[in-house]
Amino acid sequence: MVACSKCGKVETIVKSGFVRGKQRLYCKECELYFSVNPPILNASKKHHQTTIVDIAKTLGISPSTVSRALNNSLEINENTRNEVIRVANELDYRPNLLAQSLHRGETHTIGVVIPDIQRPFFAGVVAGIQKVASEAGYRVIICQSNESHNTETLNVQALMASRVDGLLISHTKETNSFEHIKLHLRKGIPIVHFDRVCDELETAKVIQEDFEGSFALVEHLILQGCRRIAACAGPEDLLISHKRLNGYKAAIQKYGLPIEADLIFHSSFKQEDSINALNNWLDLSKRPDGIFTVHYANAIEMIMSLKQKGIKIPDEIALAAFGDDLVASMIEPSLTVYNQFPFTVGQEAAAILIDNIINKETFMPFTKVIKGELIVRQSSKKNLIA
Amino acid sequence: MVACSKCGKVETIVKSGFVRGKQRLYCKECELYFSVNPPILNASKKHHQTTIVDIAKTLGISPSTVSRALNNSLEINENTRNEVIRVANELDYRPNLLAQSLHRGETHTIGVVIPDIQRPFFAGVVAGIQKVASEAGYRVIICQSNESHNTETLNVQALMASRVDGLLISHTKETNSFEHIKLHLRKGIPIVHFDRVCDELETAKVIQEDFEGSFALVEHLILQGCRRIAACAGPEDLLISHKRLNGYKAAIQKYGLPIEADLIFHSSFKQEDSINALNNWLDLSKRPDGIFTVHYANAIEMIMSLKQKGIKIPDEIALAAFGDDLVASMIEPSLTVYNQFPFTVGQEAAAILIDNIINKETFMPFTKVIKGELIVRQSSKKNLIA
DNA sequence: TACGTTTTCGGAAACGTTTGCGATAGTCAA
DNA sequence: TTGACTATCGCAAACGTTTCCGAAAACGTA
Repeated sequence: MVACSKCGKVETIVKSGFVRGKQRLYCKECELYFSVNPPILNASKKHHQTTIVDIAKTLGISPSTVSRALNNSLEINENTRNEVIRVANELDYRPNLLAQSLHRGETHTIGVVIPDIQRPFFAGVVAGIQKVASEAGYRVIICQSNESHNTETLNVQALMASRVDGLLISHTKETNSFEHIKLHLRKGIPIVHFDRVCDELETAKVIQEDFEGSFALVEHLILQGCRRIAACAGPEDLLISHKRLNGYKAAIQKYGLPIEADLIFHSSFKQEDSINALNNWLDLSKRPDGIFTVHYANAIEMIMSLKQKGIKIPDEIALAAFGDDLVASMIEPSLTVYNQFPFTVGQEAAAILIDNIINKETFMPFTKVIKGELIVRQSSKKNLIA
Repeated sequence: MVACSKCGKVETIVKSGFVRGKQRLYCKECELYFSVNPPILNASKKHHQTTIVDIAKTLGISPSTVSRALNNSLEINENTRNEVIRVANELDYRPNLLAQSLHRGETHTIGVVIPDIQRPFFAGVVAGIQKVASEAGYRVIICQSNESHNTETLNVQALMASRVDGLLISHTKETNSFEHIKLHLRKGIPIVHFDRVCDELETAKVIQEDFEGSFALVEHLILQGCRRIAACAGPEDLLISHKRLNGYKAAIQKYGLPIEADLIFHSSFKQEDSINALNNWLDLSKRPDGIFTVHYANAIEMIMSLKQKGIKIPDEIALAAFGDDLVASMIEPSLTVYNQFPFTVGQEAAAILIDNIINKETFMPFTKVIKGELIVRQSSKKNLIA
């Protein structure tokens, strides 16, 4: 039935097992194994991106010459270079970055892992990163961890598998082990932390003045006349949460006020949390007269709730929060905040990472602090002192 | 001085030019060209990511066997497979996606080009895209065009050079030629448009109900009693700008009201623009009693300005705008909007693109319309009718 | 003219992976 | 025991690019 692909005889053929679902045959005379190919569908390289070999073939030269022509090599004749460039344009040649990266061992790509792109702070950071990166000729891959440690780990693995040249990361609120980072750090991958950093890793970091900013906000509240200031802190695992809370405590103590456990609440950045905290405070026999939150969104939610309850801001309760945003200035009363300049954070982080990538051997990790700015708005401006 | 690397003689050596900065030599006897190598710095592959070859060497087997073991091939012994997996874990092997992609001709990556990640609408779209993409095993590369046609073109080129499997794009406000897209479309790259689409290209599209939404907003204003409604449209080149303006006109005409050129203004999404437009309208002998804007941000700016001027909203002038956001609900008075559900737009666009990638031959372009939702708030709720 | 020198180009290896094909040792039934 | 068949593995090519090395041709000078 089937003829040998070499001698053409039929009687010498015996079956010889199955390979990948195809019947394999053996010609006893030729001692040749073969299998029947499905009708050769002449693929003819449909929609084939033109490669350096295509150019070489049409010009009758070798691929290495084409490569030299396109890479400003010195060892090439001007005429052939021009010819190559002409044909390259004609065939709309685009170098395959995959092949280039594979060969060079670098991708000119940096990976970014953030909790949530929809938060204006991170969106601003990303915009800053992309500006600096693209100016330096780097591409950017962004991953969202959605505040999940597991997703963060998967993100980092995926980025490393893509062989990014470096990594920018701001951890999730639940990240409290850092093996997934250490692993790659040991392999020498440049990593830069920003915002939600990790103190136990020897990486470069870009942070805000978490302590100083919170201190400034709370001090401002005190100077406006507040004497019982409640604090809505972030998740317990988060370093910046502690730093900001410490700023709060330091300001309280500086003015000889008591630190009351009742007035400190750890939220997980969810809306219910802040509303619950607020209600608890309002139920106290002695209500607070000021509220500080480590995340502006919580303060916004509280303002909405306070307005519904008919509690006057800032007269009965004043508010101040960490982080600026459009809503903070739009809401009535507008919210006093400490602006973190997210775009600058992104720019600095990207610049440091690229420096780390380029000078991999000599780079020494350090921490860059981005100065913020206290923006006083209506939510804290008590007329008695102003 | 220098001995031939083959026969070892010195007297037969002559210089033979320079090659890449190194002296090249020629041994007349051996007829051998060679150059003196710099002292072999035993690089020893520092920080070397373990490859499939490393695993093969430590086990004394071939790389192909390792590959089969790691890829659930059937033609492999269970014992060797387990051995391979054990060593792979021991050496912390991670497959090099670059090499895989180069071989397979697909990267499992999709490119996204948007005007500005800091705009909540696009941030929401991106979040939706990433959700669907990651669930389907695709990575996402995001580029910002910053509303510049040139940057957009560069972005597309960069993504194509990275050999993304498909492209999601929302054009800049100044994009009025589409050669940079057609080029790749002809090569068979799957492309899906969203939001700011292009009618002259045969791609799948995900759009909102631009006409219907605007119609609903304007009709709502009319039903609230407005009779002279001004419109703040977007840039002239933008298709969605026209569609939304047409919705405005249709609603006006349905109720027998006149369309007045004085009341229609094309902004470029800049803040000065909308304030200028507003001032012009206020200077008219007959002021408008309602304002419709195709972008909610313009309406926000106008509300701020109107409040400063002491003009009552909605009694003197009512407002309604396209696109929802947190500020729209926070501002006082809160803004009546048409919500576009950006997250859904992103999800749909990504799903369609991935379908296009997988079923490249059979895929037929179509247009998916994401239904929106009219959200009536204080800026348009006139008590006389409500 | 002749030899040393330079310019320019091609062959082949390498980056890390997958896979078609050939080959071996082992298995099973007659 | 033997011949047919199966299970398992290695070799080598391929993806597209860069680059080392060798070599030929062109050049220059004596």
